[in-house]
Amino acid sequence: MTSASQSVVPNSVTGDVTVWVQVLVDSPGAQGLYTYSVPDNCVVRSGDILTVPFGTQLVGGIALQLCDVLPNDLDPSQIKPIDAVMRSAFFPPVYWALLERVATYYYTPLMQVVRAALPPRLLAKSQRRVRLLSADLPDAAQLAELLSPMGLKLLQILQNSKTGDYAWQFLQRQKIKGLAKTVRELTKVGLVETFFEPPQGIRPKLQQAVTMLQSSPAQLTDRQSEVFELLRRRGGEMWLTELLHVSHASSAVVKALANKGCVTIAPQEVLRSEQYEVAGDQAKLLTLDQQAALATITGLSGNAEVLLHGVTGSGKTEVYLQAIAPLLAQGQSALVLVPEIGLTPQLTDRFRARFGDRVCVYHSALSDGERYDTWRKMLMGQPQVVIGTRSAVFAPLPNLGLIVLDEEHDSSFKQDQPAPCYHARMVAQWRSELENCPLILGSATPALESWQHIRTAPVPQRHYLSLPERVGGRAMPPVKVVDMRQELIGGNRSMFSRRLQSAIRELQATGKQGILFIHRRGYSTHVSCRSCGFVMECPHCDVSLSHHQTHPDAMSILRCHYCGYTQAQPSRCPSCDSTYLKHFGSGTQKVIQELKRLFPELRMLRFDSDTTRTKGAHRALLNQFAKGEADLLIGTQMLTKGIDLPQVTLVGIVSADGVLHLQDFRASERAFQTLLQVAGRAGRGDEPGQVILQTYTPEHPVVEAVVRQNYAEFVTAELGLRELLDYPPYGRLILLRLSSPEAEAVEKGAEKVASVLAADPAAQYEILGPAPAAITRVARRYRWQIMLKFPLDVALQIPSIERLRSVSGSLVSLSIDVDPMTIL
DNA sequence: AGCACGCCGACT
DNA sequence: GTCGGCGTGCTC
Repeated sequence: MTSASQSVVPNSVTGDVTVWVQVLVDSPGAQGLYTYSVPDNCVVRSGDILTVPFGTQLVGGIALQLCDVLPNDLDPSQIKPIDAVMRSAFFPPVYWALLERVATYYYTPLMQVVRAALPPRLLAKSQRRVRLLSADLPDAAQLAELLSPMGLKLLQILQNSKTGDYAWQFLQRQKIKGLAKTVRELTKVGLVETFFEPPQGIRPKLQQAVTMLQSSPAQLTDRQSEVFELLRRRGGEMWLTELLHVSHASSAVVKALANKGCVTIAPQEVLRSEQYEVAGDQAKLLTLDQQAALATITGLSGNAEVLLHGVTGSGKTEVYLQAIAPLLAQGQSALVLVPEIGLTPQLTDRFRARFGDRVCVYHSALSDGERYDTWRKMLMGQPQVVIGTRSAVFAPLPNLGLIVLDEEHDSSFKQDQPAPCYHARMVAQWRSELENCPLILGSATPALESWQHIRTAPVPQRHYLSLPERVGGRAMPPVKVVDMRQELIGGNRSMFSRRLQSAIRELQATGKQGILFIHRRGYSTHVSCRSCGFVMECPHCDVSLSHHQTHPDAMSILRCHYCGYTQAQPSRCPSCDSTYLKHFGSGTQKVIQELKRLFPELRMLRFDSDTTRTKGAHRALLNQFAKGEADLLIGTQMLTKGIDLPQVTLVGIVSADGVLHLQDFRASERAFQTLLQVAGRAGRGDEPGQVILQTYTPEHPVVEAVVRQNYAEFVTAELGLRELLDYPPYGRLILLRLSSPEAEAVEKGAEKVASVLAADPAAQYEILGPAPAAITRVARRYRWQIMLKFPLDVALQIPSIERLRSVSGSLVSLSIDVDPMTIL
């Protein structure tokens, strides 16, 4: 790849040198690079975002390479000039190496990786439109003779348009047979023309700014000189709205100043960014462990990888903050990746309190304009800290000095949905190599992969740093297991053990706060008929519907958690017409209803994806709870993600069994991580905490490991099991997912793909399957999968995707997931 | 994505 | 015989 700084002298200057540019074209079927010429009047540099003609349309593209000789298999007459340069230098130089690595490793076309990396809507394509040329047409009889019936119809449609033009796509919907031919016919006789409307992409936001021109103004009125003086004191440049607001002057005064040549009023770009307010903050005193960790981190030079393994409440964030502070002072930037930004308002607040407006957030919940502006701000080159979710791993930070991946074990760093389904940890590792900077992986419960990666290959540039104790000498909360079988024998049929009930009662009495963890959201897991056993199922997926009820007198809703299908709960069983439809399992809503019955005085807040759907809802709920407006916070997995609430003394796990019994080779690891993270929410303040874990299987190894809170012990046992089966981190996996609306088509397609895989002479993998996915049908599509298991020491090489797609059948879609996190 | 080219069924 | 169906392949 050429360097992005390579520039080109316009043709008009050198005369004889024709410049060609190789463009990565954004069109579904585009293969490889396409060569275009650069018109005399424009300058193209590699990294520019362009619009280029491609077939009959204008599409987005990225200038990759410039060359002065044409590739010899191309005839100059085939070459078209580029249409326009949309943005200049949108990619830092090391960037291409990163994107290409992602594309290769995850078997994804480079353009798709570019799309995932860039802020959205930058590569919009131009819309083709047809416009009526002359207002005064020949009379009807003449036209009828001149044109075909279709031509007349098209003409009539265009005459009905207010603007005299229509989008090509609109005309296609008007049932004109052979639209292209008809348009050509009308174009020939000079009645219409086609044109391209430039893409309505993201544009910089402009605002009127007032700039001072001369310091000794001409004759001014009192009001005018007052405003002028204010502007001078404020540095000679202000937003017009701000100036008017501060000076209480009318716009006429400013206009008069402009007329007298004292100031100019002109639109200027404003960078859109989230509004926030936080108090200042200073570095905290570090524990000895923190000091040691910080010393190692600040002593690193060049590429290095650090696993910062700190128990919950051990102060990892403070280490990050103090590691980043000196970098900023030296003019370097830092990138902090977190699982879900909405879930960690506290982390963002702390960074902002420490570093002020040098902190930017970047995640998919920002508006397109905000993302675009944040990106532009990074390209402008000021050292800064970016906090973002997985897509921020591509943020074009200037002079990157450190990458932090917080809660690195979290599964939301990898998604299996749109390609490339990259793992942010993997990309962060590559990026730290390319930028030659350190990477810190932080977690209380590191992923087995990370643990193994750092611990077993003790090369100088990899460090394991441990923070085994909480700050302030606080103890880890004891975990008490309650055997729910014994509760049942003892005559307690409630979902809360006597121990948990008395702990909640005590909370109320002492005015302390607690957290209750429930594995499922909604009201109950499924609804079934007591008399015939019929289970309410989703009509589009092979799953049972969940029962939801927002408040006691609201209507009962059944919802599919896979495709979003909802229906009202029927009053009678659709199968046997009996009225005994019963709810099984307990979600957050049912737990709350039950608690209200047992503790009428208890103040509760629900914290799950139903109550936190709106923007800022996380922060609002957490603030309410922090202010003591509730005794108990009841929620799902969300509670595990970096919430720091010092006043919480009790954590109740209503049932650990829901997380324990998932059939996936990573199930134990995830269950252990989740339970330990939840437990870690207790006792973070001055008051000691306790955890009550309810389960029907207290002898389960994961439960025992959580009780001992011994990560190393759990990991050692778990690694042993993985090694037996060559599962990660002792082997590597590629999962091929196939789906189709036709049940037979997927099965056949999967078998054909598997036979091609088996016949590959270069195969270094073991093939598992094909097998139907655990939930075979989702959103009316049948799903099958094939797993490939590779030994550690070989490259993840498989036959070409095009080949596999071609044998899988036309109705079948095939996607590839390298290093899958979920294989269900 | 669009559009052209190309090879098989129901119509003037 | 042809109009038109949409299967395959290409766009610098």
